[in-house]
Amino acid sequence: MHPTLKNIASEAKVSIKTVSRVVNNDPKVSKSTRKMIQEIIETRGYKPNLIARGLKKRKTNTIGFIVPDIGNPSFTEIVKGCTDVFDKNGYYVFLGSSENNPQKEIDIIKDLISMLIEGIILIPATTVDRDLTFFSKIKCPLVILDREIDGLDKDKVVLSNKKSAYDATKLLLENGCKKIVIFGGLHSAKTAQKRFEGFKQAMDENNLFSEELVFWGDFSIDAGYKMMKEALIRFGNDIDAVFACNDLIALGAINAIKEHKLKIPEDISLIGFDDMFFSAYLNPPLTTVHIPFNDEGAIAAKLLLKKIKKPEDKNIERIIVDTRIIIRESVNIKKK
Amino acid sequence: MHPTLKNIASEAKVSIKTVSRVVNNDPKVSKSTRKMIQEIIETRGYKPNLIARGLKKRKTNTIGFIVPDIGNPSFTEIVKGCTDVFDKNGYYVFLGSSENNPQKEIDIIKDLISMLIEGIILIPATTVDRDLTFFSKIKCPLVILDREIDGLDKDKVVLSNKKSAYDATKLLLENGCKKIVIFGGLHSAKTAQKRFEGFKQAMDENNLFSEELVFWGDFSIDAGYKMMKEALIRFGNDIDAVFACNDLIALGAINAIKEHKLKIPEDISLIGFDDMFFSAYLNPPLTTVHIPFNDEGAIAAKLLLKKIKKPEDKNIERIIVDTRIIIRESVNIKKK
DNA sequence: ATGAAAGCGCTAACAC
DNA sequence: GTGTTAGCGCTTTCAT
Repeated sequence: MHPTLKNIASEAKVSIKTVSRVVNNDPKVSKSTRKMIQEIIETRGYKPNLIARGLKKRKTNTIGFIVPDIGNPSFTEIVKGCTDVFDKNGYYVFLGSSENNPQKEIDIIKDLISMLIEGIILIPATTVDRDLTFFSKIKCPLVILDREIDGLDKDKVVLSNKKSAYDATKLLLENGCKKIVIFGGLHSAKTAQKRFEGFKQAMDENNLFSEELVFWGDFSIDAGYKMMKEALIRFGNDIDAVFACNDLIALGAINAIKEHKLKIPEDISLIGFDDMFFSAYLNPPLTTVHIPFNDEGAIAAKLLLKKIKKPEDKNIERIIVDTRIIIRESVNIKKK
Repeated sequence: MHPTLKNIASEAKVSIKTVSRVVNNDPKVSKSTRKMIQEIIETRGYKPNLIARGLKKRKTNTIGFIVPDIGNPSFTEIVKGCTDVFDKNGYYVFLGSSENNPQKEIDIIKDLISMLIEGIILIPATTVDRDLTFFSKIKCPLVILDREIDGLDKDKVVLSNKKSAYDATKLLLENGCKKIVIFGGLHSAKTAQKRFEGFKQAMDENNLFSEELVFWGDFSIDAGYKMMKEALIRFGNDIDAVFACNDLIALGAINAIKEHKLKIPEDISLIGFDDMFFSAYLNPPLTTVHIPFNDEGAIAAKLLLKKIKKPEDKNIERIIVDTRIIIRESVNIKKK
């Protein structure tokens, strides 16, 4: 099969170690032997066996990244921001998808650890009723990203979800909306809960909150469509606005609203969350909360890298990434 | 650190091999010792070291998947269809992004091979002027996906790009469009070339083709926007229709068209390619060529799996995945 | 049914 | 500068 150090060594009539030295750029090799060995390496197409090296060094230069759903464009952007950083630092990233299934997530983590990866970035599947002991037993560096897990004391990078949702709801309120429904996404996701809390707080301040305004599903176009249909059945044309907990949900809602021959924003205002790449191009262009996904991924990557390099640093960090509202055309702005 | 076979063996006062047997479900272990060992494994939390096993068995249960750009939603869907299949077969997939850079692609392939992965699925970065010797020297199973590489005799799964583009152009032609511009995407991508060929053939049949109708860029929203601006400068309002080589380009074009206060499809008809998840929700809903990305990925995965299991099978396969046109509202359909 | 020993390809420790 | 040896954690003969 592939040539090994041994093969090269015997061909060059030197010891294995000498070849190893030139492979690893150890200066303690004479110029002439180095050159000779390099030529043999070149012609034979020798490449070090990373598995063997990893076993010996206990260092694989690999990290694992687990997302709940690789089809979600926001996660892809995070992944991109993240892998860019690891690439530049000579790390490989092993990407896994938990399909929003906590058990699968645990299985992936176990496998990753068995593969001697050096660290993990995890966007958790669901964030309630999690097996905290499992997570606390994990010894390799672990950064929780985007969705928090209650009571888990690990490094994390999260969004200012509650505040952003509060601000978004305020925008609706300030422009005269009263009956505002919220499409909350996945109930078990901390992001969704935080966004709901922000919404509720703003509504409560105006004595406008009521449980029947709240809908749960998941973060998909389909769910958005269904929740909107449901809301329309429940309230008819009374709805002033909808707060969609991500832009995919908003997209589904748009579709349902159009089916009912209602106009956005004239009949119903709509605000989204995430500012996905297509959101500016919808009909109407979506007013939404912008999340710097790339930065989020890059920040998590840098944090993990730091922990990998200083495993003795037991200091837990919690980094908050800021968001901002992007005003486009799906919310009916009152002229003052 | 982690317990090893040796640790478990000494604790159980048996040989390493016996422990290895229970880990691997070898029946040749007495019930009592098996049970005893299993308990120790459980309490100590033993997990086999996959790196060591891989080194010994020369089998890592891992394959590599290289995409040109992980931010492209169509690639993500392909990845999803693909990983589903590998998951079910107990394989891990290592996802790499070449950033459309052929050299980076080669580097990733080399690394993957050094990691003893068992097969590779590759969506090539660019497909002209490629180093064929490099690819032909690759000994592990390799499936080329979505974009062909000229003159490379490897297993591949591709789309009926030319025919689909021909049909799409015909649709425009049959509905009275004469001046049709094409936004070709990445010139170096075989998919783009094939789509262009289909377009050209249909146009030629009507003596309507001219080089100035052709624009190249890449497969991004941004490129679509720029090409549309360019086309509008070149032809003003004379353009009857645009054929965008993917939906991202179409999205960018929509934006540019709106900026010019032109209406789709009344002033300009627009047809896309890919049928991305958001395309049905654009303004107007995009008429486009549907590609079953999930199937595409799954088919490639199954093909690779087959090759991994039967490495002696040197029979090269070329599987064509069919597409179909989805009529929505961005093309002005003539009433007959 | 169980075990001893060799070795996958590499690096680290310690000679020379 | 260069080489020898041991060993990472596992599986695989081949014994017993």
